[in-house]
Amino acid sequence: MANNKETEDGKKEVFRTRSNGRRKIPIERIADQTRKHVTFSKRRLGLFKKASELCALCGVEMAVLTFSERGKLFCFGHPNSDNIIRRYLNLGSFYDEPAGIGLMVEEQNRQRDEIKRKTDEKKRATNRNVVEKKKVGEPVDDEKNCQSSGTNEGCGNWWEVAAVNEMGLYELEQFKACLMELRKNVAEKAEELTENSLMYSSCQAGNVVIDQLDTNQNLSNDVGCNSSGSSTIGNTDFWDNVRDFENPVLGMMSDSSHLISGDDKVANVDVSQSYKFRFMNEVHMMNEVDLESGRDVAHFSNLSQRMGVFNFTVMNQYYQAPMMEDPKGALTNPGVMPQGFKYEGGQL
Amino acid sequence: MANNKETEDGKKEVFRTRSNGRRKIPIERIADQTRKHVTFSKRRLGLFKKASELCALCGVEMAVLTFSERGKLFCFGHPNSDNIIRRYLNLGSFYDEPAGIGLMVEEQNRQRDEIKRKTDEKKRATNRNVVEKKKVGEPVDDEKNCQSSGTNEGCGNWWEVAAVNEMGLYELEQFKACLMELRKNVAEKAEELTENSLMYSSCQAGNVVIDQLDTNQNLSNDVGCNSSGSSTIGNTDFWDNVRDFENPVLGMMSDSSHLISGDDKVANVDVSQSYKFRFMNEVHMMNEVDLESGRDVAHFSNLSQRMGVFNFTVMNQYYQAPMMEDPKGALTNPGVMPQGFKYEGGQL
DNA sequence: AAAGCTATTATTAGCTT
DNA sequence: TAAGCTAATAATAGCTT
Repeated sequence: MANNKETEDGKKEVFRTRSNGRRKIPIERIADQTRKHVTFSKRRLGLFKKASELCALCGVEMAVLTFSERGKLFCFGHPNSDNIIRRYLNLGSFYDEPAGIGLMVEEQNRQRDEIKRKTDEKKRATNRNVVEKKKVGEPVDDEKNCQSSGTNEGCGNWWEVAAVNEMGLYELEQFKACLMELRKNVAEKAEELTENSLMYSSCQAGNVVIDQLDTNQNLSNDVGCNSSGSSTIGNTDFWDNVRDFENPVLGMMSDSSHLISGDDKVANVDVSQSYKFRFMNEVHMMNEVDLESGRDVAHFSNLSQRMGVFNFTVMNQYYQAPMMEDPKGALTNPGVMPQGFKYEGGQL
Repeated sequence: MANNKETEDGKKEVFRTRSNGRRKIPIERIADQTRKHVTFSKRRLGLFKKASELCALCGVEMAVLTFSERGKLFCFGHPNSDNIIRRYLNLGSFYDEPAGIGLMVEEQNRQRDEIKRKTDEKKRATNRNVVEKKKVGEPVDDEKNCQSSGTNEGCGNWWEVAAVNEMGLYELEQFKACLMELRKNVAEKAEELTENSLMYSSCQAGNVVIDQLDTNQNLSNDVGCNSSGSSTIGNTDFWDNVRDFENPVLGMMSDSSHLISGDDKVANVDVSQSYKFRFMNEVHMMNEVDLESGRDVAHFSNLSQRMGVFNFTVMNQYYQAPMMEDPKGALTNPGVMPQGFKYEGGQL
């Protein structure tokens, strides 16, 4: 730079040090690895910038998912990629929906309202029945665990101590109703908080790179992954879709504090051969062998900022654990391990 | 255009008819509806073009999913958006995977190979047992229904006439094994056919618009949606993930010919209140009331070019129907209706 | 609405550091 | 390996049709 300015008197031999400028290239696979990698970096950032501009200018929502040749994922999303994919899948009714099956948005909303009304009705009908005390964990009680947190009416942080895997079907029904209430309140809060927000963040957890762009900020590659906290619900309400699960809620492999904190966390979980795991997160997982115990261990990281349903099948049994958002929009879950899992702590 | 050239002699009053050229605009929500819509159209196309160039130049795979303010979906995908989303979800092990839980690609491939080996072993062990004849549909027979179709070894078009909903668990085990074989052959074919292909197509089915861009062709908005036929399997093999289903395969709501043909189709299906429908397609569905019968009817269109798992829950029963690709890469399915559904024909 | 035009702004290829 | 530079190409805002 200083070099260029000092040589502006016009020496012949420095002529070639000036840039040749952009050149036209054919749109075909770049053979040279280095050149290809540089191009991918530059153009990917350009693409994400254009995507975020389109979101900002036209008020649309979008996700850009890119897998590099080596299988690394880079993605942009507004409000976040999970949300977009959820909407995308909902067009095909990926989630269990009540009667509406891939309806158009307006119709979906109409049906959702009705479902909500029915659910509230049902909940009111059973509202007087207190969930019975069980031996593990503190008892779930309508009053005892209630803490005033924003718009919550009857549900505080009871879910943090709920002994979900000890509940019978009837208790689970109650628990589910409370989760629904929580969800509703959280959804409203989240919608408020993330209105018109475009975030940029970039983080890498193992093989997963998440880029989110905020046009109100300068582009930066090292903004923390969890800085945005944009767990919006959007038009299609995820929690409406998990409302109808029939399988008992038996727990999750991580305690809630990890997910609330908003930082990347790793939980170590024993996994058996018949293990199943499903969700809609960019959660990164790796299978490893614990050298001390010789057992298979799965590492889960980057659990923040996402919501989803975690399903486990262990020894042909089926476990399902809903995640939920706390009033701050962070994620959490009942925090109880399913039987058959050994929770080895949440270091990191 | 001609106008411009003829006025180049420099009349003062035509000066203003020349374009003012591009102007800088602030990156913020465009208030004017018309201007916003035009910008969305132009920039969306520009974005898709950039996305396809990045795919072509760097050999990456990507999907761009955009929801307009009115909830209309526009998407670009290479090789197609389903594939990308599948990979994305697989990073979180959305599908049931054997022991591998969201492993990195190489590890996934290693595990898949082993699973394949085990499956083949198991299939060989039970290969001598012929699926028993049932009363509905033609019997499934190892030899009788075999037709020479490319690399298929033991399986022809038997799946078109298989009375899946009449099978017991044992027969389903056999059927599943045959599907796996078919899948394997199809995967190889599909991989061959779609190597290095970038397609462009745009179609709209109700609320869903699918754009796919082929840089080897001129851009066109009216290329048929099904012209590309790019139902690639890619790195993450979908069929490995549905291999382990425990629920009986009971059928699908559409007959196979619809899906093989490659044209947009509509199937009318009775839906009950406890109906569930899941898949990973851009299938468009609309819920309507049949004026003649007064019953709820779901319209499914744009079923082509995709694969997925269709799940139904009717009256608390659970139905699962795998879709599969025929040797031409088109989609099909066992073509048998689950009990409780009334198939009202496949007009369109 | 949709397509074409063009002066302008925005992106970027190949280079240097 | 990544960041900065710059001439050149590419995209596009506001216009007309």
